[in-house]
Parts: sequence; structure tokens; C-alpha cells
Amino acid sequence: MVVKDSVRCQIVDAAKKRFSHFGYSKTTMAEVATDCSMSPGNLYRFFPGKLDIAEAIATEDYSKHLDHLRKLAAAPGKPARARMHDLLFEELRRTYHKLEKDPRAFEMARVISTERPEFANWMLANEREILVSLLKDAIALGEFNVEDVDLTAEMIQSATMKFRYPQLWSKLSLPKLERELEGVMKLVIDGLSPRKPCPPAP
Amino acid sequence: MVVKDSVRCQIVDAAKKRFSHFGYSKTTMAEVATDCSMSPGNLYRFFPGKLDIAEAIATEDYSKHLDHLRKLAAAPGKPARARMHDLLFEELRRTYHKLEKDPRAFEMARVISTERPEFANWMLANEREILVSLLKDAIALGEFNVEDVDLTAEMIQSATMKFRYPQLWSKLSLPKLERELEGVMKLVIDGLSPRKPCPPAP
DNA sequence: AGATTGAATGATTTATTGATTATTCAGTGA
DNA sequence: TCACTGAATAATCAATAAATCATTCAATCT
Repeated sequence: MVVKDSVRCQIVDAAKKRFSHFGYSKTTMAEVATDCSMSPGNLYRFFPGKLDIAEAIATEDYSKHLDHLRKLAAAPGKPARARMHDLLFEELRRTYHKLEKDPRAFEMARVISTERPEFANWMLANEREILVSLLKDAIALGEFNVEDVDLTAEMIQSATMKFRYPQLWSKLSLPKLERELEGVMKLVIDGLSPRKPCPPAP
Repeated sequence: MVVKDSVRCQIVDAAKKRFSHFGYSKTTMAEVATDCSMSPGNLYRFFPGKLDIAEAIATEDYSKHLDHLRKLAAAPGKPARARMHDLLFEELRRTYHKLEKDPRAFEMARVISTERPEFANWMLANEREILVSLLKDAIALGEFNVEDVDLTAEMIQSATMKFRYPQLWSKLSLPKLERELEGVMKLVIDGLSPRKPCPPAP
């Protein structure tokens, strides 16, 4: 089992190099196999198919990111508002940089999300979980006032959808996207309704 | 000039029929010309190209929709909240139905928005204008409390982006999309911050 | 027996070719 | 001179052939 795992790792590593050098579609299973000094057929004892290798790479990479997000969301001593800011901005920046500068990463993201739509859902669910615990925490601290935490987390994700796949929507630059996300966050946190009885002092 | 206009209309009408029957890509300029009893070359005295005919059709159609939206946004006697609801829901439903059931309309929308991205921006700007006047009205009535009206309108559009191209994002059904839009609207209007000093009565 | 190979298979991609079609413009007729 | 035509052009698309590649599996090795 430990042996099997190390072979899996070897395969993933070889594929990682190939994919990031030449792209997903331009690397063949035969090449990956050769890099691992094995026959192409043998790869299939470790992975059901090529896409699954890509998914393994993506999962590994994404898990690190998730850990980071969890830390941001739980940062002690920070107001919930600031933590939510950090959380959403980190996501925007990560995907932006990842997809903007690296066409290979972009290709992989595209392939995985079209061939394996559940993967994108899984990511969303993970992030929603983080959001939920952040909200609960904020409620306990009296910073937010939310009835249905799960629903609210879902709605926050809805409202920030544009920033999750930045280059799909608009060719906006990162600074512009950041300014917009800032605005949406403010809107979501403060809302449109008047806080106090309202009319401004004369 | 009045003659030129009537020829333009004739061309647009012929193209409208062809496009909606056979689709944009399957109708040829020669066919449209024949329908108008003219030579293909002559079409170019009235439109710079095929895409511009499609754009003219889309503009005409969209203008009617805009009028409707303006009416909804200005409906007398309704609270701003309800008018905003009507506005955003009408947009969701329109695009959903238009694109869901009619593959020809979908093709045209796709072609125009990829070849003429400024068209989509123009639509957004139009709707933002409506949103701005709705917001101003709501502020005057004391229903909303907003500092920067233009910025806020932009942010509302950002937050509801997902519902503007429903089928691009998710394969969600209309009822699910409606429930989500409902939630996002509530979030945007009420916000997360506590309205009153907050803690619930015992 | 279990692990591994690598040739065979069929699906997918790429290259090539031959239409089709948007667009232009020299020419025609009023 | 002006409105228009329709053949010429160039770009795009469809069809097909050729090659590549993911995947399978009978045979081989350890």
C-alpha cells in the first residue's frame, strides 16, 4: 500500500511536470509512463484515466489553498468583517493569478470543470463550509445578524460568483476586480436599508 | 432618407424571419437579399455586414424590453424594494426563457456577445441607469440609505451577475434561480450587520 | 498469483481538400 | 451622377482522410 502510494506520487509528479510544461492535451499517457519507467498500460492500475491524474493534481494543489483559507477565516483577534474580506480577496487573487499568467493552468481548469463539473461543486461546498463557520463566529461575537447561516453563505457565494471565475466574465484587470469586490462586500455587509431611523442630520 | 429607412426595415424583417427559422449561421446574405428582391451586394449599402443586421434586430427587440423595465422600476405606489424585485426578476425570466427554449435566439445572443462585447456593456449600462433612478427615488422616500448611487448600482449588477446569463453558469432550473435571486436580493437590501443594537429578546 | 508489458482497438484530433459564403468593386443602367 | 448588380475574391466552413493517442487485455515475467 505504501508502495502503491509512492508509485501514485511518482505518476502525479511526472504528470505535473509534463502538464505544466506542455499542457494537458499535449502530453500523452505514453510520455508520462516513460517518465516513470513503466508501460502506458500500467498507469491504469493507479488511475482510471488521464483526467483522474489531472484531478489528483488539482486536488492536491487546492487542498493547500483550502488550508490557507481556513487560517484566514479563523485568524484570531480580527473582526469578522476583515476576515471575510481576506477570505474573498484571497480567492479572487489566487484564481486570477493562476489563470491569468499560466495558460497551462487555465487549460487544466477548463478541462476539469467541463469534464468533471462535480469538482467545481466540491470546491464551492468546501468554501461554503468555511464561510459558514465564519458567519457563526461573527454571530456569536455580535458582529453579524443572520437568520439562516447556510442559506446566507450560499447567497454570499452567489453574489460573489463574478469574482470566482474572473476571466470568464470580463476582461477586467485585477485592481478593477478588487475594487468591485470591495464594493459588493460592503453592500452585502451593510445592505441598502437604513441602519438607524435614517434621515441625515441637518 | 425615409426610403432608405424603409429598405433597412425590409432587410431587417427578412433577416428576422430567416434567423428565427434557420438560425444565424444557416442563413446567407444571398438569401436575405433574394427575399428583399435585391442583390447581395446591395445589402452592404444599408448595413456594414451580416452581424450588424443581427445587432439591429437585437437592438430593436431589446429596446422594447427596456421600456418594460423602465415601467416596472417606476411603478407608482409600490415600495422601492418591490420594484427592484420586479426589475431583477423580469430580467432573469426574460433571458432564461429566451435562451432556454429557443436555440436560434441562443445562437444569436452568443454570436453578438462574442463578436460585439460592447453590446453587452451597452445593455448593462442601460439597466444600470434604470437602477440608479430607482435608487434615487428610494432614497428620497427614505426606503434605502445609499451614499454613492452610481457605485451602488454597479455593485448590485455585480452581485446579480449570475442571474444575467443563467445558462452560462449553472444548469439550475428557473425556480432554483429565482429562489437564489430572492436570497441575494434580501442580502443586498438588508445586509449582514445588525439593524438594531441586536441581541434577540429572551 | 500478482504485477507488468506492449501490441491491438477504437475514439479523437489534426491535416487536407473542396465547397460555401461574406464581402468587394468594376461595371451597367437610369 | 446615383442606385444597383453580380461576378470575383478571400475568408470560413464541412467533409474526409490520415495520424495520434487513451484505453484495453492477452501474454509475459517475477
